[in-house]
Amino acid sequence: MSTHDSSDPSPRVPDANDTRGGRALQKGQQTKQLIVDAALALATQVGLEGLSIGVLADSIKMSKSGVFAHFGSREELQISVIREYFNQFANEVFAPAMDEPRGLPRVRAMFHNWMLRVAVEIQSGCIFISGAVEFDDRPGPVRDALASSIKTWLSAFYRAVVQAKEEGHLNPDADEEQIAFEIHGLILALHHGARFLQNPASTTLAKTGFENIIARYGKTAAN
Amino acid sequence: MSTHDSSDPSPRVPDANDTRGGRALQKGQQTKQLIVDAALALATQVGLEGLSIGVLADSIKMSKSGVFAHFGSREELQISVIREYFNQFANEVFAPAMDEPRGLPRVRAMFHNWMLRVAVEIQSGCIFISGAVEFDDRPGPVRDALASSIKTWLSAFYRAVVQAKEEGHLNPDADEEQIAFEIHGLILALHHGARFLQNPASTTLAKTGFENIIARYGKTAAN
DNA sequence: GGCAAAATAGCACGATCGTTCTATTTAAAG
DNA sequence: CTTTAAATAGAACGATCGTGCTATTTTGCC
Repeated sequence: MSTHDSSDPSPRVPDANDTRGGRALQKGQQTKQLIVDAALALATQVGLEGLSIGVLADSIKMSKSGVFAHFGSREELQISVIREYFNQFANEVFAPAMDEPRGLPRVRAMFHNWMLRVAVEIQSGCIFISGAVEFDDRPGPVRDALASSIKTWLSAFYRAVVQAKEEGHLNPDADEEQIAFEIHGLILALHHGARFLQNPASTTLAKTGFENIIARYGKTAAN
Repeated sequence: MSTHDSSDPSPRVPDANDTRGGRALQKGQQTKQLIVDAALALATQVGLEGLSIGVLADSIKMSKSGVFAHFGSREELQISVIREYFNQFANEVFAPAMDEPRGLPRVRAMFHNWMLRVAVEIQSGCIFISGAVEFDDRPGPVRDALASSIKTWLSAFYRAVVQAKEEGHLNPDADEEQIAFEIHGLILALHHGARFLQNPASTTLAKTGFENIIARYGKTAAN
């Protein structure tokens, strides 16, 4: 009857919070990572909603229940995929940009990496964008995990813009929230244009759009 | 004119091309319209992929097969929903804007109506946006119908921008494709911000973004 | 090598899906 | 009113889904 009440320890599902234990991963953790990787690859194609445990199991030649046991529910699998994507995003988009100096250079790097990630680097889609559409009407833990990840990234980008203004790279009257919003729009338009409309000009359009925004808010033309 | 296999007479499915017959709708056409309306309402909430014939039938207190018989396949139902949304979009976004004079006023009206449609007018989502994400990786007739509808609208908007330049409302060196792309991005960011992030500032941000673009490309500040 | 625990497989369940077939009801035409 | 076709309902199908239960295999430890 009840899917799970609080008295149910559900012993089959290891806590997996000790992934960061430092020592070598046990067998279970290894295959779990393998599953999540495959699940992410699958979800980028069919979406988080389209992610099916059976298909996933086939794709890595495991049994459905073998895969299932690692997560205990489909929602937990979806959340694991979101976390994995978030980590990849942080490593490939955020982290490298932090090597750039504060201010406009860092904003530029973030946008550049973001663009690559969304349209070029992977032929498959962006879970943050597709997931936002899939779950904008569906409350629950999956939506929460997704919103949390996306907001974390958008906040990081917003902070970089704020710093750019602090560094004097942007006009003092520049509205950081407005700038972040407009740039986010460029990314979404790029995703739409490149993936759905299949317009090869999208990348250039997004790039030019970014330069337009910087030029408008930039201190002078000397940027 | 038939979308599917020409060798299949599928006698259960009336051609329905005579909706514009002028004379009063027969019973079947009436209920078909009723079904499509309900299907559109449902699809704006759960997406075109989430649209289920059983749930749809229940929502209008019909039998599953009774609903099904009107379309012959789920894909045909989805396509009907897309066509219906396209018509509503044309009536509520495009048509009223055509009453405005060519050039910037018409572009303004289009953007304004578009914004209302996406974020305010209906609490539910925009099928053009959610559908684009759902079907960006799924070839087939549904995607084709969706892409055709979206491209038709985007082209109409693009033409309005071209006219604005022709009328001298925009700088001669303004890139119309770039402008259309950036404005589209604002709409997508609005949808994302309002629906998923639930940020009430989104509407203002989109509006300001539009004014920024016009100001940048506009003939003078006298617009 | 033996043993406990973890990991995985196999199977079955109830639910839901799109679709088909057949029967029944309703509408339109004479 | 009768007749015929259209419209709708009802039941069933095969497939797929997430999930639970139980058996088997594999792993890590003594």
